Amino acid sequence: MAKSEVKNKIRRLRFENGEMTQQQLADKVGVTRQTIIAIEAGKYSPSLTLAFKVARTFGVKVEDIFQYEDESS
Amino acid sequence: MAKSEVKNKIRRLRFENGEMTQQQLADKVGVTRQTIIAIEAGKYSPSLTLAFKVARTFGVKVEDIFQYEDESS
DNA sequence: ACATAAAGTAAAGTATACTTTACATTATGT
DNA sequence: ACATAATGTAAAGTATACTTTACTTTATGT
Repeated sequence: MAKSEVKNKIRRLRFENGEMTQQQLADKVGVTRQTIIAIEAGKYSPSLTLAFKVARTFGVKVEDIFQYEDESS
Repeated sequence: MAKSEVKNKIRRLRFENGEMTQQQLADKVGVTRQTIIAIEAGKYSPSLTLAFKVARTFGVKVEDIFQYEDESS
């Protein structure tokens, strides 16, 4: 299980969906603001559960937010 | 971040895709057999990275394998 | 019945996601 | 210029995903 190979569009979606703030998104998905910051910045990739919650919040599919970037193969 | 709210269809897909064994799947996605067993059994949900790798292996989308079951809302 | 492959259980250790606290920087409005 | 909201950084702690090892049980074939 290698490092963070997952990119995301959270920042973009936050603004396309009514100027949602990091804190508001954090509250909606049940994590802290720090977690949102870290994931937005790509410091680590979220758990699948959190990925689902974020996707649901924006009304899109997981693949529409998170892109898996292959490095090995 | 609550307990495991994510169900999966790995077992079914393993057999629909040429009788793949747990060990073979583990090798393909780069984890141990124990991890496959635990996830198949729903003991915990995978990381997003692993979810992507499993989906890619079976040629389907993340949502086709893993279903998020809401409990709170 | 026997051998072997596949699947399961368990427990201790490591890696990483996530929290908590605290402070610094960058916007935005008046 | 000032106040305040929003974002960022950092570091130590907790929770959970994942590994490693070892042993047990269930399937499959001959």
